[in-house]
Amino acid sequence: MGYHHGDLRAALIRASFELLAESGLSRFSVAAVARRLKVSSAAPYRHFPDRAHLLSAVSATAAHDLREAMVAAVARNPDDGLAAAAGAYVRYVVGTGAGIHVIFAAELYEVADDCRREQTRALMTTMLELTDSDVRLLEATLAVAHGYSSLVLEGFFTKDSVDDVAQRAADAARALQ
Amino acid sequence: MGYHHGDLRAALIRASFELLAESGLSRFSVAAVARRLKVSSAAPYRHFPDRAHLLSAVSATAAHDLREAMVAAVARNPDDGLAAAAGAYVRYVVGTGAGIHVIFAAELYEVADDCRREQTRALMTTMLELTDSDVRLLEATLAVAHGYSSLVLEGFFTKDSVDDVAQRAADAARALQ
DNA sequence: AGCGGAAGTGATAGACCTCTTACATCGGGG
DNA sequence: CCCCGATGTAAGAGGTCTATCACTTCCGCT
Repeated sequence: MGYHHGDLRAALIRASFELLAESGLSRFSVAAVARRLKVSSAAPYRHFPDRAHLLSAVSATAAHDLREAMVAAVARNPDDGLAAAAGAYVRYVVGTGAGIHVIFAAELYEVADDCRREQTRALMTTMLELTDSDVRLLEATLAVAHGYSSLVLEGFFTKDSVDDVAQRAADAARALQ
Repeated sequence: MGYHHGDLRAALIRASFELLAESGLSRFSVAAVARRLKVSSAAPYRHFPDRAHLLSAVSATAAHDLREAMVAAVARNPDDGLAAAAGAYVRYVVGTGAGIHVIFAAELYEVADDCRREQTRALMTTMLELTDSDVRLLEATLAVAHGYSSLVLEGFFTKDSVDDVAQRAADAARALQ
């Protein structure tokens, strides 16, 4: 653990997730991520040209992991896939702080990042398959899942466990079909 | 329009809404609001002790106006009240940028502001009445309405009009009952 | 008329952020 | 074995933000 870190790039993405989970997108800063990793505030710029590209990499990772979480949830519950996916969304977003507001953040639209584009496209494709390409149903399910996640993140459900809320989100998603 | 503004306090709240609608909570700043009104950056502090209290006043106004918009929507559509209220939520939030993430923002929890407390309580009471005190149904409806609003604000529905999205949110809310 | 307080102003301290630049360190290939 | 490029650092320019302070302006009241 000397002068060189080993894999600072990956560590930056991981630490960014921690920061997002703790403080949300509004408090996110490159400097804070660097502090958390005990590297200088210039170090991140060796790996990402600017803040937006770091966030873009976070977005790509989140899109990838969220997709995996949804696919796994569907596999565990094949006859109730969409609801299971909604529940997985809530668990992922509440755990990481990275939902569609990070993955599809408007401030990232101008960032050229093929990796991110590919991951978000794969996520969309998977979600479309889950809804049999019914865009309206996809929207509604996303709205439910993201709405519940937001309520948790804003402190509405301090008494409820994440799993309880995820279950209720899944129930709501089922009701929409 | 001389040295004194007339009613800077109200103007600050109004300008804060404009800023929220344009740039969201993360870009909100007291200085930016002052710039927009062409007053010095110290002027807002004559009317609010700090940034949190200005946001708290915005929250109170938003809670009040959102409640009015919901009540009016219910009155126009008495036999489908909850869905109408969900549609009104989407229209209000997309128009003003001030939804539950502003009204119930976690960063305001420690601000002592009786006016805000009263308005948010009245809003909650109204929403509880709409759902016959079914807290689960209230949560689900809020999640749908806020989820659709978030999707709009993140740029998902650039091709759709707000009214269209509000209609779909109302449909989804109806499906939950 | 003129005075007192409410509501502006400019200047500024102090914190933090983004991103750059010049320099230091280290590990791996020739 | 040594050098070079990748990856780190310290320092700082330039920006924004919050909040304060002393000062000014103007309105309303006596």
